[in-house]
Amino acid sequence: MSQEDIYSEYSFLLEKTSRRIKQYAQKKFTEFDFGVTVDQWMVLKQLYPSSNINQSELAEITFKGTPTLTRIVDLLCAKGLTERIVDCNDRRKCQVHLTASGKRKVEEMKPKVSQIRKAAWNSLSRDDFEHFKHVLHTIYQNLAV
Amino acid sequence: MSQEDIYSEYSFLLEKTSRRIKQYAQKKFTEFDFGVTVDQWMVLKQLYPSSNINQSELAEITFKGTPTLTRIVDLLCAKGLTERIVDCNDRRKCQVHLTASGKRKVEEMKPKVSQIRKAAWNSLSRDDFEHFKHVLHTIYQNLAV
DNA sequence: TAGCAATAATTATTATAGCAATTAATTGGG
DNA sequence: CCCAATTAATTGCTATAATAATTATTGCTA
Repeated sequence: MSQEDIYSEYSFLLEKTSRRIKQYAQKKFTEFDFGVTVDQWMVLKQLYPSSNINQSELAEITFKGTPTLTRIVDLLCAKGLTERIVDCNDRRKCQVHLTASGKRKVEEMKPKVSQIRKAAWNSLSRDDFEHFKHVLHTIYQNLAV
Repeated sequence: MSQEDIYSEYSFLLEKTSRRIKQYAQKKFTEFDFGVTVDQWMVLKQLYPSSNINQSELAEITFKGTPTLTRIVDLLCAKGLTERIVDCNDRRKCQVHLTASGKRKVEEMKPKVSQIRKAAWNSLSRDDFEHFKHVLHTIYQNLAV
């Protein structure tokens, strides 16, 4: 393997780890019978306890594209967890709100998700975290648009 | 934000970074007109210069599921870059080989991909890399099946 | 050796990622 | 005020991720 290819290896290891974290979380979500996917949860939790956020802003915050976000909101609405409300001041925009059922869902899931997320980071020190965060932010900046 | 939620934040930052790395690579792949996706490349490069690897093994190495791998190989074969050869000793298995065209494609891409991959890791030190690798491996182990 | 379990690959289905194009609504300049 | 450019959301399309089910083949064992 050429010396240059170590960067391909790092990229691959990073992707594998990220995917494993999501696989683990999704497995637990299924075991707990949450009835939503990890990605749907990422959107759902932004709306709690309430918010006047529209879909473009939601897409930005969750690092998703607007087409993907449209479809996730479709699914969340179909499950009765959210509803779309057209912005009175700009009828192009859709506010997304939690329903009462959606609010209960978030309250039920929140502490459990925190526990699930914790598992990945066992036996890592505060120093590890800081260093890790520094590297990720650096990469993120290096590739900034 | 509860203290527990820092782990959700780390997970999110990791996923965002991983996705940005792939977005950047795919953008460059398109600019260079490679004619394959980043994921197709991940499979293709395993076959160079030659190999007697079957699809299950390829899936394992590339951290993909066998259904995904089947479809990627379908696409690579449709592009004339690979071909399937049934294993004479076990007719359930498919060896995947590079065609002459596939071999040239890998040779053309390899150095350019190395350069592309390098961009993410600018201004990071050897110590950063080692520390980072340690954290990723620890997470990977923590979530081992 | 007949039959059953295990394995490799594929197919089907649902969800997400990303790009391009479309629709509807708004804004700004002449 | 009208039209062109912009913006928000949606739709269509292809590719990847993941699970479940199916098919074909092989291996094991009673």
